[in-house]
Amino acid sequence: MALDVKPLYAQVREILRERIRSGALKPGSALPNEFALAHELGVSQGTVRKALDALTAEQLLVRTPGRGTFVREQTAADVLFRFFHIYNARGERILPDSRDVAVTRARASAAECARLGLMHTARVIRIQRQRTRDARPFMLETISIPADLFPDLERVDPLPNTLYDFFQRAYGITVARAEERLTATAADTTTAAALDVAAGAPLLCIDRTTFALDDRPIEWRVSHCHIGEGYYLARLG
Amino acid sequence: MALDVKPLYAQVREILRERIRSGALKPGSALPNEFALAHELGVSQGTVRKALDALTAEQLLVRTPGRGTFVREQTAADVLFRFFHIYNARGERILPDSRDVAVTRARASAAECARLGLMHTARVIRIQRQRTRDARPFMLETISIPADLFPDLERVDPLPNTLYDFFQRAYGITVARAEERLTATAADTTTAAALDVAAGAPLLCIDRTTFALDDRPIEWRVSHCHIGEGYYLARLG
DNA sequence: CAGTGGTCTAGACCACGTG
DNA sequence: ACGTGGTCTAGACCACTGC
Repeated sequence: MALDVKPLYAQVREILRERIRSGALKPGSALPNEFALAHELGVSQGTVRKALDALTAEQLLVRTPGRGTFVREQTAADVLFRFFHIYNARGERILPDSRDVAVTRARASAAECARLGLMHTARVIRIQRQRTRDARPFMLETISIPADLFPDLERVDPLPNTLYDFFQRAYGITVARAEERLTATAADTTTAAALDVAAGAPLLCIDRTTFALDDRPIEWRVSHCHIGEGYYLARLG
Repeated sequence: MALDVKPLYAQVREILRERIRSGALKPGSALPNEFALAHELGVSQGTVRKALDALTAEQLLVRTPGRGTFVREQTAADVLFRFFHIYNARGERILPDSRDVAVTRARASAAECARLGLMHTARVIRIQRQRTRDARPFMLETISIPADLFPDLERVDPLPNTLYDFFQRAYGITVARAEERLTATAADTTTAAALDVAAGAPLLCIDRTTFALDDRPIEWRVSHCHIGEGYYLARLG
């Protein structure tokens, strides 16, 4: 044990985060007001506020003056804004369509086990999809998801364009953050054919691992992208 | 006028930010303590604290219990941590060397004017450099900087490996943030020769615009990178 | 030891959305 | 009119730094 040296507001923050993670507080539902929470937890209202402000900054809560504090609901628009950073030549965000090419269930590969923290006996669901822009394919994605966490996912047809809001609605799993590793690769022949480019053409490869509220990896996604005059935007600082 | 509707703590934040930008508060120097600032500005200590906390979160200040509040000093290590996100295959951050190939002064091109917000008559300093890793070149950079903001920069020889800490020390200009646009491009023959890869090999292209504290663009940098088994890491969420 | 920032409390007033 | 979060104030105690 030994470690209760964290400040009060941080303890309050963790308690509330755990209530959201466990589903005791559901997306879209209202929290008790600051004074009620303060009384329940035996701290002052200012301490509760500091915790609520921190969780709001983490995108877990939404606060509206006069209305209350609510558990943030993942929406498709929100997911695109947070996790899809590709822009066209005019600096407009690209909002792609997706078409599932294949959804399969299989034993996890070594790479999948490493990325998703799985035992080598675990099973994954693999989704192959093609994203289009102006009805032309520009991006191929291979998505791997632990089958245990998302039972019967492979039977959902069609899968929604944005998965993360669906994860929250259907499985109560909220995406907290992701890491993307970007590289430039040469298109192999099958990828080139699917994207209608020459074999060997340079593609932007986005290798993403996605983490839930408890920081467990819940998705590994590799995208190959023929971005044309567009670009991937990263903000630093 | 009309707009003094911002909360007090935000006004305090802007006042302090402007003092840093203008050089009235120099990097490394200590601020007055919270009570002194509160008295000077006619607000309470809690309001000053909220402003100081916000500026600390923006990396502009450093606070140490028992010591005081200081204007953050840009260091080379800090610059690399914030603005250089390339990792090798083992997940270790790459810390490159740089060698200047050419430093020239010229009238700004149309692209430079657009990126740096310059008049078409303005002049820029262009730096071409080669970055190496284990003594082998893996990255070519072309950097454009408004000549007006950095007088006599072209006479500094050699330029330091990390420019931003030098900008702060030598010119009092602090880098606040940057935007990077990433694409995959095919190596042209000269780039391929310099990086020792085949012509047409896929390169990661990083097109960065850097902004000062007052949000003026102060640098445009295009890097072509043969990243090998490494990657560019972006954190989302 | 004195001074600093970090934390916590308690209470006030306001602007806003809802009914 | 009421309840909410947003802001602001005032003061307390603590841990840490530096002398």
